[in-house]
Amino acid sequence: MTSMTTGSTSRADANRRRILDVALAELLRDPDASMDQIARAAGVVRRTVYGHFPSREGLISTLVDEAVQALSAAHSAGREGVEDPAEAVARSVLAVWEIADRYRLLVALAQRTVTMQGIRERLGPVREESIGLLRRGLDENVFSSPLPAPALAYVHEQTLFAVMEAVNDGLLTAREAGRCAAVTVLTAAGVPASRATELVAKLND
Amino acid sequence: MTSMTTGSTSRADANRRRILDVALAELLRDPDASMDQIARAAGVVRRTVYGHFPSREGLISTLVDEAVQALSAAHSAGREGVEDPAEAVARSVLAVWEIADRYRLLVALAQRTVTMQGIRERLGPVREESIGLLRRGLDENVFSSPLPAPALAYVHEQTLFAVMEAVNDGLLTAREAGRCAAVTVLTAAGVPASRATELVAKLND
DNA sequence: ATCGACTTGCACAGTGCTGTGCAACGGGCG
DNA sequence: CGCCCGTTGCACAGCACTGTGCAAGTCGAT
Repeated sequence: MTSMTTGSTSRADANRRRILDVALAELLRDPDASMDQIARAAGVVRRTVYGHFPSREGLISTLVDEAVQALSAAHSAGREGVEDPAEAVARSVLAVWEIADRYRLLVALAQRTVTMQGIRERLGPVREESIGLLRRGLDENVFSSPLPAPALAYVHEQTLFAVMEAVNDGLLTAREAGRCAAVTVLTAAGVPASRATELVAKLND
Repeated sequence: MTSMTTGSTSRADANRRRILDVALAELLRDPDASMDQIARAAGVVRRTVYGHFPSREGLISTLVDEAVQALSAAHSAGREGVEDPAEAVARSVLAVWEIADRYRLLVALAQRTVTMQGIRERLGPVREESIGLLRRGLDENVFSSPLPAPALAYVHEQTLFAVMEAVNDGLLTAREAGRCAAVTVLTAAGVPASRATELVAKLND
């Protein structure tokens, strides 16, 4: 064991990685993409994919796990000990945006009724955090909405999806999209537009 | 031709109608529902469905056409000659809500990448109206958002979806959801929460 | 060079769905 | 009654995809 990676192993790992990446993109385009489509897109034969993942579901599961993990990390990052709910939300949105762009797969898959349950479950903790944050903001009258916190969390999520879609369609550059998403989420929560803009600008300096 | 509907014909029509209704519900639960699932749920044999619709795609197409038509009608209803963009948006949301609840299928199907294209196309005119309305509001400074009008239209749509989901999950009653949706859409567009609440309340008297 | 791993190409069984054909059945309507 | 239309049940071909088995190939590492 001279080195921890033999040549062929590292090559195999690279393949595995590429399969995952390409599967992400391919499933984003078509949630029903077959193993063959994915394999070919990854420049590999179908059989090889089965060499790395036991089944289609196993592949997707790995994908979702990675995405949820990254999302979860980003979501709680950078808003430790922030007392203002509005600022916390803004920071969270900006942090999530960084990686959400890559993991837009969640957007596509989350909508698929069947798979949705699984994602919902795993995403539960993140959502709970969001709800708590939103509830605090509503209690402190920083936010203002006729919706209860959990419903507002849905709006929060869907707003992010909407902005992502806008980016996909070229209506926005990915660069400015993060700030826009943050501002929009805040205003949807009832924060005055001027204050939201100001706050996000300050965070983004 | 004593009457315009012979007995068997009216029976057939009723079947056709029921198949459509049940297909709506079934596809809502599972966008991949097979013809057999749909037929059985409608208390009919698969073969019978093919007697009414040429193919699965034909069935869905009919469904989408109906939904889009109803949606389109509701969208433009009741906001003729309304000068205030905010009020027009509020009226539109309230009107759409009435039927959108029934046609939640669009929500499920609209997310399916393959079918989405078709829906997007047919929904184009409606979306264009929305965009025009939003743009006017932005120009007149009634609305305030960092997003261009088309992107704001996405947010508009997704917000409706989010509120529908909240209703599905029992977080909101369908009764109050309409008003909540309207208020949330307006605040997301940058209308001050107080003014949005007030405006919607006035419309809903 | 030779070993070991990853990969390839092919073949195969199994499954589930679609769309169609056809004979039989049933119930209103003339 | 007997006609017609819709409905039923069954059977069938076709297709696309999944997951597996196996022999042969490839390429880096030892």
